[in-house]
Amino acid sequence: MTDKDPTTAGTVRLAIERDIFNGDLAPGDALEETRLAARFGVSRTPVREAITQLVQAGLVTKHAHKRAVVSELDPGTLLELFEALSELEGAAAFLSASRMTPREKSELLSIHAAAGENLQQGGDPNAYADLGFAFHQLIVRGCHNSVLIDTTEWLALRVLPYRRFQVVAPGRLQRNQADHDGIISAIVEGDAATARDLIQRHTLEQGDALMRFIALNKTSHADFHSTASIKGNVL
Amino acid sequence: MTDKDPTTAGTVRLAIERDIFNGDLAPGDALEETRLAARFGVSRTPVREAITQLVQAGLVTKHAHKRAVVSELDPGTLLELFEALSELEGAAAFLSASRMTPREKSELLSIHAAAGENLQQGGDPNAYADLGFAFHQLIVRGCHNSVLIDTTEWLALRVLPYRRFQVVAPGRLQRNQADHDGIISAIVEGDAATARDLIQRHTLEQGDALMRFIALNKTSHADFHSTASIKGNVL
DNA sequence: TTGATTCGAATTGCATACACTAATTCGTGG
DNA sequence: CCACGAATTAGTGTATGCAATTCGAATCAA
Repeated sequence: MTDKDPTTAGTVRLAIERDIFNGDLAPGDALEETRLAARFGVSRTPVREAITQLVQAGLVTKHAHKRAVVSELDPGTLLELFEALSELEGAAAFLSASRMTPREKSELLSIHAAAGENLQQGGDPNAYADLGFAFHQLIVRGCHNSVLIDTTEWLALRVLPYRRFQVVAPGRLQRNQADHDGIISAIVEGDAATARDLIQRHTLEQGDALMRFIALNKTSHADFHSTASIKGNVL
Repeated sequence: MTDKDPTTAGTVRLAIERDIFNGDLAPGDALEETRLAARFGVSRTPVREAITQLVQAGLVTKHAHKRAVVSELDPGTLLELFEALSELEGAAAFLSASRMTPREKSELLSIHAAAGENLQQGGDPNAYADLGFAFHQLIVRGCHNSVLIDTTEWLALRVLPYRRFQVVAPGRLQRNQADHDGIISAIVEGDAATARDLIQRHTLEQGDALMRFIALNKTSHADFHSTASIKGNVL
């Protein structure tokens, strides 16, 4: 059910998810069942189901008899989220160091190389961010434990709406690439303990940076929205 | 919404959860919306919402246009689940070693002592199991990271329907208690690395034992159900 | 007996209608 | 002018009805 669903509720769910990730629905925005139903040309029933799914996915929050809103993460929760995520990614990297197939390792290397080229030639920061995202995802999936993979990606999903708020600090991309460099070496060499340690630190740092940025730019809700135009981001 | 809900759907959800944990609904059993609606004296709508929530919680599996069934975990998935759970509990224990308050530590000690007494006096195995469950839960919650806590308990929830299938192998309880002994020492002394290592190993062993037991007793669906009378369990 | 097939009944998915709750507005009195 | 409260209005929660799909039993063929 969480997968592809030719059912209306599943389609609506994906559409709302898209809106959230695109920024059409920012954290804090309300989800009115009637409006969404009208917008998608369906009844309220599938919309309600979609919302229920999104609530369990952690992307939206809802209290009884009150309308659902896109989950808003305060800096504290965001920090907790990254702390947990760093542990999970660390665990995955630890396992991946010994479980990734040669094919998976080479794929990882090629993505990392592409990211390095993009960086050196001053390419599109968004493209670099996507490559970074793929990098993390490949490492996680390399552990070959679907429960661990699902759990990790489930947490990663919750930070996704905030990627658009990440700012490109000077030298940040270079440091990011250097981190990835160390991580990939450890994995390829099969040094599980080092891989865990490096990626854990790396993810924690990302969280720290994002948290600090959000905390600074969240004086008011209006300001929060206005920063939505900042598209540079790092992963 | 995941919390207390005076809404009908929330009540139904809790009722179904209870049935699953009690064993009235065994893994593989189907959840018919009409029957459940009649049983609880409500319409199908809140039942459907409750099922959707349970699906996202991982306790129930559902495909489009097919009826929902209580999630059935094959040995492979069960192993993956425990592998992931061991990492999460390990991470929590690592943090708890430095974050638990004196009050929390003393509570942990008293529960462990009660379990030891129960064991020495040959008390109720179910009571011992409950104490063991509380032991793990206290350690997890001691990390003071609600995201990590929720994620860990979310995974632990999925194994709960299988607790009733655990068998009391000779000396198993004693070994369990000894494990807990080492874990609690490490935490109280603030030795985070040891705490992580011990609880991780401990949880992995539990998973191994349970997996092996289930794999053995799952020749047919009928056999699977017949073992439901075995109530002795260990946590 | 075993296997595939077809047709009917049972069940799910969605739409609509109603009930109930919570917020907003407007009026009234201080 | 402000505080307070009742009525109106939106919006969620639940029930019911209908269409589409699946499941199972009976049938037939090998």
